[in-house]
Amino acid sequence: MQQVLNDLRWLGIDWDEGPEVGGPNGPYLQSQRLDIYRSYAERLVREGKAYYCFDTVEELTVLRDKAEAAKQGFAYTRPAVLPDEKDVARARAEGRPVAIRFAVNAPQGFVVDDLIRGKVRFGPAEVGDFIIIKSDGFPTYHFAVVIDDELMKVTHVIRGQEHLMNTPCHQALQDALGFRRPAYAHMSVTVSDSGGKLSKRERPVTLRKAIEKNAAADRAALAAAGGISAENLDGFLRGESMPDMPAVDAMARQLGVELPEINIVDFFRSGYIPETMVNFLGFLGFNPGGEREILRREELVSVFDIHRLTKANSLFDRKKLSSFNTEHIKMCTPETLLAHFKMFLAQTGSPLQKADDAMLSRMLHCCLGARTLAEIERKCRFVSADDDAIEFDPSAVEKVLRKDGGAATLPLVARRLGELKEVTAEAIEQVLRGLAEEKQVGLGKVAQPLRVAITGTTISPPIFDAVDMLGMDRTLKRIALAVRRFGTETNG
RNA sequence: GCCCCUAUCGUCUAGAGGCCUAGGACGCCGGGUUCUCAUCCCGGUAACAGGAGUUCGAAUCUCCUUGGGGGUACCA
Repeated sequence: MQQVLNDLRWLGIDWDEGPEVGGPNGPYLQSQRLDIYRSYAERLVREGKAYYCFDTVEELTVLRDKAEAAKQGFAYTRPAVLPDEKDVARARAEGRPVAIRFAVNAPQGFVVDDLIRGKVRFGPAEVGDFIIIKSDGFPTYHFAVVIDDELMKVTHVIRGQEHLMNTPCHQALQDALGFRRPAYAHMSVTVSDSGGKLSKRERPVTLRKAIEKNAAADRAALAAAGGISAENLDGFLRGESMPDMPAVDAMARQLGVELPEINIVDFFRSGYIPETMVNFLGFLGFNPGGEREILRREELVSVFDIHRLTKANSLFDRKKLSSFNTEHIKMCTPETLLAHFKMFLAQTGSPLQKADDAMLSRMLHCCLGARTLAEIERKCRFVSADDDAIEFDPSAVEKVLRKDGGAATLPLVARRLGELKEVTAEAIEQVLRGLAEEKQVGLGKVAQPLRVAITGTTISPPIFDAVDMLGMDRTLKRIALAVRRFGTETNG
């Protein structure tokens, strides 16, 4: 619940009334509305439109199985004589569950007039008497929404297709209570590229597969990372239990596997910006008809039309999502992007948090075209690393510094850079290009060894900016360290 | 089993009987730009699920089949 609220806020979606902001139609939490539901339920019972029932879950299961065996749909059979107060008292004394069931009265069936799908018809036998108050005293979803929609003056109910079949129940209830009927729109479901529907279960399942594949993984360390016991981990691996979200995340990190993003926060942590998510999610199951797809929130709002929601399920395409992110990162104002980046760095605990705004802005500016903020962070992390603790990518060192003899050119590069009076990206560019020309080689022959020396990898922002961001002192220090470490072996 | 929804390139989709030789975007493939990774610029690949109707004419309407999804709860 709290997470949903946080997610909405991150997306920049706010609400006029509801949890946290209050409003004229509260309270907004179902747990605070129990008395309301109960009084309406009692009214229905008094009017003979609902009745108490005492079946156990087991008894109901038997009935359902019987119906299926007979190749029939199941509908609860209403007793010929509705139970009275004495029956309730007796059931309570016997320790039987006491629930309240709504007596559906619709001999001619139901028509749901859906904004997306048109009129959908259901036969009278399709909707049996259903529970409105559970034996624990809480309302079922069906009952609570109907009451809430009426009391909160809801005009449009837009929800997942999985609720289409529930709508006759809701309408029957509205009729019995004398409520008005909101307009309904049942949206298509978003399915995952890994198969079924996009579900929270995908993350733990992916993790389990990763653990199974990686036989060498240290199970004890894994359990410790997730803060769960070895038995719990075993249970999880056997498919008997699911650890909670933080545990799953922690174990994935320990194992070094990437889990598919499902929840909105997952996308935040992966470096997507809210503008992207609003645009992309808005286009899943909706299309304004034009040829433009990259839209700002205000544009999306103005172009939205409930009648243009699509009917068929849509698949969540992460490739397209990341391309949308590239576009939105490019469209952001520098200030907005900086704010997003800082939130991202804080969330992921990046060492780049130490950098000041000017430096971070520069990083963002240099990395326009990146797919995600995570990519930018990775590319620029070298700035915050300790000069003598750079992690060298072995294959980069092997190829650039050793095999191509790059280490041998570093001392000269260092000398020329050291001679610079005024250090700017432009000046650095001049030095390096001049050097390449002098040596009759491509710029790459000079830039790549330098890049590996100061970042440890072959991936970084443009080399001139990279050197400038790092500062000349640290650049020279790193070159010296790299020469000492990788240079002599090449020469001797 | 029963019930409901749904069906255009690999994916998201445009398309409401002739503007369709089916458009766009992402992806993919090829080429160019480039100091790396990206970006960027050119070009290309690729779809109306199948079968019957209706109509002068069908991606568009009807029916059937098949595929996909959902529901079938004292979960939401």
